[in-house]
Amino acid sequence: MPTRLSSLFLRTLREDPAEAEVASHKLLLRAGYIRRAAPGVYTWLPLGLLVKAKIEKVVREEMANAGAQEVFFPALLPREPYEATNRWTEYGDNLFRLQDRKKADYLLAPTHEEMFTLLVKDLYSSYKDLPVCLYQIQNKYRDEARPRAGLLRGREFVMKDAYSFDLTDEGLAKAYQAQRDAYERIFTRLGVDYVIVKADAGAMGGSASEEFLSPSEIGEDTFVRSPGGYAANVEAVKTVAPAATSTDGLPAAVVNATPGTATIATLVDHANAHFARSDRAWTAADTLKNVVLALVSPEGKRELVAVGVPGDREVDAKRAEAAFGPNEVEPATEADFAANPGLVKGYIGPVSLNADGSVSQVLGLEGSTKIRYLLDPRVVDGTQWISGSNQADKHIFELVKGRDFNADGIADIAEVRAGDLAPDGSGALELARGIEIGHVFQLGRKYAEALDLRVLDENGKLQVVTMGSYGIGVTRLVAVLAEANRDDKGLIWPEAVSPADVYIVAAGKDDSVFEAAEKLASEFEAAGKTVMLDDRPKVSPGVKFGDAELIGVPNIVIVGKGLENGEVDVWNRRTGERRSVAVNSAVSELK
RNA sequence: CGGGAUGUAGCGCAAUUUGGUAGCGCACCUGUUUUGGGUACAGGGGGUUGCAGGUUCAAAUCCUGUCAUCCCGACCA
Repeated sequence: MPTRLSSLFLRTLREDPAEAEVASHKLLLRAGYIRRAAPGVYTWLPLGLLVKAKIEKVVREEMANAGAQEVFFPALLPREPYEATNRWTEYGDNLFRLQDRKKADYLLAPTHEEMFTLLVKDLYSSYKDLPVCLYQIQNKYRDEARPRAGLLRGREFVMKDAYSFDLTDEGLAKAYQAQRDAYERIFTRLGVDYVIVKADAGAMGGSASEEFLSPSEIGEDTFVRSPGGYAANVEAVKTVAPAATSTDGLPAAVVNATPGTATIATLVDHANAHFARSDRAWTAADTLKNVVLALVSPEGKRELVAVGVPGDREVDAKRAEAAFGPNEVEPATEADFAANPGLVKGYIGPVSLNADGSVSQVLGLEGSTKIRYLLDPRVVDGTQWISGSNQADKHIFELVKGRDFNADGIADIAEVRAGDLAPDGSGALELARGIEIGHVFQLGRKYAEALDLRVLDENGKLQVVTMGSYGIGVTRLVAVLAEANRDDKGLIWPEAVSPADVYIVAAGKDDSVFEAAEKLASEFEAAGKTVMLDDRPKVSPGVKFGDAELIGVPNIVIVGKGLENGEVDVWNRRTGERRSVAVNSAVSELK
């Protein structure tokens, strides 16, 4: 049976809803695919459900191809498993928590690593049972601080999450590759543009991790790519360090008066005005900016750390979070400075210079402040810097790394800029925005260890299982597809996800038009096509055409005026091309 | 959590400045009309103006508080 517009639960809107900002969100609301139920929580209307089901179908087929088996967990889960992995705490405010009548704690699952791990532990206990890969397509709940753009970032959303279980690292690598391949097939079949980027494993722990990003202006993730094919999330970009050079023969460090230069900009201006170089002007890149950060552990422990970066770069908050995870990173507060009188705001440096030319370590575990000191990878031995002197209104010039100062380690947290070189030598990076539509990573043994998932190997010894986890944002894909496939008139779905294969418009008032449209619908269905039929009586053609364009089925057939010549119009929504064909050849035209 | 904006009919908005019967368009219902690009006309239903206090003869409008939503940022497997 065709989906009849005359009875379909649908009301299209002529005006943009005020609540929507981005194009895909507006169109999904206007065309009657979804309705907002609460911030970041959406009701699926018949049309939306059809599109979602199409995506799920492709996902299921490719999961089966990859050897994964479908299961289904509750979204409502008890606290205990999440306590075992410490995520009851680590997830913080993003976790939806609730209590039952006995005051026992429950949560709405934000992701299901624990449950999958426990399920395998529950049923399997031998290496002979492995490998196994399980998945589900299920609602997830995250109390996002700020849901965005309709389905793009919701608090309830549908995710396909798969988990692989292997005895060996090689097995994990294979399972990972199988899922990764499946993802490529899924996104290709769905007609989604994507790039695979190296990602930071983040709070999930584990090692190898890649994200599938769909390039988009409205994306929330920034990634980089090079002409030579390197692509990575900004959090994961490794800075290319220059080669260290000899410190021999470099001029000695000297303290210069630099009053009122607490910012890099004022410092550079002052240096050029009073300590001009003969060869070129000083730039911000000649300065070493020392930023004090506070790391707050999940348990609430606070540690100060100083990071030295070239003065022309800011510390990138996301890169810092990634580098220092699971700690939270925040700027040092006035209270932190008050507690460390050795730190002179605006004039912080790794060392202070004594009258006899010797240096005293200030930053660093060995320094007077005992504050851990880390350096940007670009600050290699032999590089010269203008740095704070730890005295107000004075900076040290010609301070040489490896001769005058050192650090406790490296912190690769400075911002990544367009033009920076790719770590694999594949050229200069460009920055782009993307929407995360999939994420694969090798979790390793973290969850298996925490939940004691072990199996007997062939020697009768217990071995901890190693895991991978693989997610696809199903409902987010609806938004991504809508965003990428539209024009000023409405949506234009790729055939693989369109709510129907063919959309027939009965444009006319004669019964003959409706009868012919009905007949054509049956013929299309007999040929295996799904059909939407606009059979609304007393609705003008203009309205029907407008709704057809808004709803976005790519293939439209208009039954109307041409009927007296035995013709209907076949209308390609994407190209706009419209041509008349004989009624009885319409079905073969759209094969 | 910080910044900004907004809450009036199902949706989009006006009326708030200067207190005085809450209005327009879309959608919806009835009738006539029109039928290849959102037809035209006539009639109609639908509102305790986010909520709670206060001022006043009188509050959508002024005052206080509160809640909610959206946008930017922070955050975000």
